[in-house]
Amino acid sequence: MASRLPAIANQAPASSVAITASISVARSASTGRMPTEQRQAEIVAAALRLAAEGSPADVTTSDLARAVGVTQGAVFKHFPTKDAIWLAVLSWVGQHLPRVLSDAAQQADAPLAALRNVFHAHVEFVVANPGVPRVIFHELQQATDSPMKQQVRTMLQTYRQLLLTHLNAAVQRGDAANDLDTNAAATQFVGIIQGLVMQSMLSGQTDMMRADSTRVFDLYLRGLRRSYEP
Amino acid sequence: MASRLPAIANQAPASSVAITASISVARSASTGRMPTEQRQAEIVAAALRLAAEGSPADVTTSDLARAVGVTQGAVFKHFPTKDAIWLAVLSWVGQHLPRVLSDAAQQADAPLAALRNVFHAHVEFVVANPGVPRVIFHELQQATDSPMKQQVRTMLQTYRQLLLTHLNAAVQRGDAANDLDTNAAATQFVGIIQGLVMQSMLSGQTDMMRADSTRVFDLYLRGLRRSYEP
DNA sequence: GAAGTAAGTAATTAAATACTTACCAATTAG
DNA sequence: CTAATTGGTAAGTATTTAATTACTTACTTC
Repeated sequence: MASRLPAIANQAPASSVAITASISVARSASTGRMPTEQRQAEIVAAALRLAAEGSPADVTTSDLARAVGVTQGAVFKHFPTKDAIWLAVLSWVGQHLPRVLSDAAQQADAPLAALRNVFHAHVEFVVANPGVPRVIFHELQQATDSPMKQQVRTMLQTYRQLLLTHLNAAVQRGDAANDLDTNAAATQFVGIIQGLVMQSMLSGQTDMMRADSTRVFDLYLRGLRRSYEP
Repeated sequence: MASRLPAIANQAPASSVAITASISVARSASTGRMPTEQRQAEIVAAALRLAAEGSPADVTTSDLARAVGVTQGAVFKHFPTKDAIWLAVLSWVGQHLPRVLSDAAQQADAPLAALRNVFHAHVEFVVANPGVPRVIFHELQQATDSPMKQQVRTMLQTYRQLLLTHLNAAVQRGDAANDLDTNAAATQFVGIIQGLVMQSMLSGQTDMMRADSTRVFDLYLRGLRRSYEP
């Protein structure tokens, strides 16, 4: 747990400097009263935490209220509807995950190394925030094209773009086969993560995911490599 | 739609011979009255159909009743609880999908060809029954280890076994690298399907899945092949 | 320190929804 | 033919749950 990844549980945002500077907020923390922004963050964190334990569909506003220590009605002082809470959760993911991934990519000196970093960063992110894939799965199942579904779509788009950049660079440098179908490779990359997540959800042990990830990614790399041309 | 796959919609099971042989059943079809077995099958089919359109969590017993043309209360003449319906749905999948897959495998003359057949058979099955992955995703999210979750786990186990058999055979024959991590290859296989399903759920077009599947599987095969040894 | 605003409570409401019960008609069995 | 069984209806009931309302308390500002 020496991870530097943004698990929302121990979230201490940049704005916390300004917040803790104010004595009033510190006092309000003792009385249970909090400024909306802080309470919203708490509720979002609680939503992710509860989603990790069970189905997001079963998380009620009462559950959230209990988790943050207020009454059910108070939740609606900070969010207009329940949907708005899930939207905020996805927004949190949309802000943090891409950052983690691109940071991981930039710490590499070669395209394939960047992909490996992205892969492992993503796995670590999911292990640290097991609620995230559950929420995403849940939204994906909705029939209507809700704002949340759009958010997920946009995130995936961005993700694919990041992958394609490095995949194309790998081809350019000759680290990957020059006839590589980079779009298929991106799809496969996402799918592999997906599959790891699903299997960890089945077993209930997120650690298994971390263990398998290396072996599976090695296999993935083999598919990218230049094929033998006599 | 010339597919011979068991889409539940146009289900005509082997037992239908016995059923249609009975005049009484034919008459009951006109009055809306049906023997339990037949009605159960209808309800299961309706559940899968409705799950394909929206989230399985949002499918109510009233929805099911309306879909098969009876009142809500009548549903409970055929299933003791709502959970029993989903269990029956998973049971249907558990009976048909493995059969489709192993049939596909047996029609091949080489291990890698068998894997390709399995892959495409699975994709076709999902395209024909889009509700299936949704139901499985839904059950996966449940915290408790329900009978349904166990059913899913067993199915995946069987699936992996089928894959491993052919993967090992491929290694044995020299069609795949002899240092291939077959367990990782099985995980990856499942993950790729997973990823295709997810992306088709995002876009709402199941056809996209069929189109991408070939390209993605080709890439998968490259990862299995014997690596270049000078 | 008076006035205004933000964050909280407790109680209530309205809508869904899984499941039940009382009764009825059709099919089947003896 | 009659009696039992089965599949159906119509009308409940109990529970859950998102959202609201009336009111209170804490904090900020002028």
